[in-house]
Amino acid sequence: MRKSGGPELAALRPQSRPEPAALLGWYDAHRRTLPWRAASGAQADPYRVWLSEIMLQQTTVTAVQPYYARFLARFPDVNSLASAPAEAVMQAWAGLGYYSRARNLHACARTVVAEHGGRFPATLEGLLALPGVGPYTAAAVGAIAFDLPAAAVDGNVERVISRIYRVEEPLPGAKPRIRALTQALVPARRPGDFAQAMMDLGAMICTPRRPACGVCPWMGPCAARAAGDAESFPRKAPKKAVPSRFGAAFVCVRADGAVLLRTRPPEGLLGGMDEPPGGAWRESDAMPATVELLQEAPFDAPWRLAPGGVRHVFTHFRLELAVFVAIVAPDFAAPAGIRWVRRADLAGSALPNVMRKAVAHGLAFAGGAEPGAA
DNA sequence: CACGCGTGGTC
DNA sequence: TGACCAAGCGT
Repeated sequence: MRKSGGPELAALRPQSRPEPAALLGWYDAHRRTLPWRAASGAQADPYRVWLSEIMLQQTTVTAVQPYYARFLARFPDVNSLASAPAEAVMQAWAGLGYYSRARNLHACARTVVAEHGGRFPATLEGLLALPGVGPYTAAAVGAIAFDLPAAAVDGNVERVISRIYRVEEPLPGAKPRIRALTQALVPARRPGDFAQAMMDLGAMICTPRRPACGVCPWMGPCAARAAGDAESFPRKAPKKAVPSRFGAAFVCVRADGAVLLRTRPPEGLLGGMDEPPGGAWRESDAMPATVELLQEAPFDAPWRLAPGGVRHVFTHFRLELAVFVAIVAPDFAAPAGIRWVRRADLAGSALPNVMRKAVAHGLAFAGGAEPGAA
């Protein structure tokens, strides 16, 4: 150890300059092999880089992998994505979450085709102007696909940099400072590898808990490592408690197994995604009485409460859904704005996971309760 | 600029 | 099991 961790160890004062070469050397030896990454030294495809970066926003590599493979097989280039119907894009995204990303992805592909001749702009300003592309994604695509010396600052980089410099200011206020500190490290050569190396370092070594400082290529310059408090960075503003909301889902099943679904409005929570009809969600401490929930039924049918219900956690609230089931005759007409979806077509619908759970819960009850009833 | 916006894994 | 986390963006 070279220094004590006393208060004289000020923030923004690393042990020494973190050398990009040391990080790149580590990256060449230990980089992860990921399906959207070009082989070492090979040129990356902007479409694939962009697609992966959008999918990876606030989403783990593990969750993205199968979606990326399916999505790329179905939409192999920006032209095929741009010409696809919105429903096909939403269906391919269903289950991945943050559905505005899918809407913006589609809009972005159409913009690239309509306004840029099918090629992604090769400047930060051009990229930043695209729907769904913010400062991070513009820098990542710019650096990885176009060799621009841009600082791609994501959660990994915020963690790495805040530890090296022991940035005391909590996020998100510290973002501008961290961005500047990162930009000062971006090398003129291999800026794309530098961006990916920073992310690999954050994912493999400089992890949120129990960072592997002993094998870190930047352990020398890291001020938090010297102070022994790396795990306490980055500082973060306290979060608000998440409230609970309660509501009802109405799963109407036809004798042949078809289910009534509707599509949510394009904006807002689960925008543009499918769902069984449901009532308003109320913020409360407990589930409202059954008779009260039943008043929100979208149409008249022999509704029965399926025991158990569905729990789901969103970013900013917890949801508990009571599930009502009705089994109706083969000639039951779909009300306006609602459509019959055959059982075999459910998998191909744009049901977000919470609604997939609600439908499954209702079908399980219907199947066990009154098979074939009309 | 604070908030809205999904989901699954981890401890 | 609740709290936190994971390659942010739009408003």
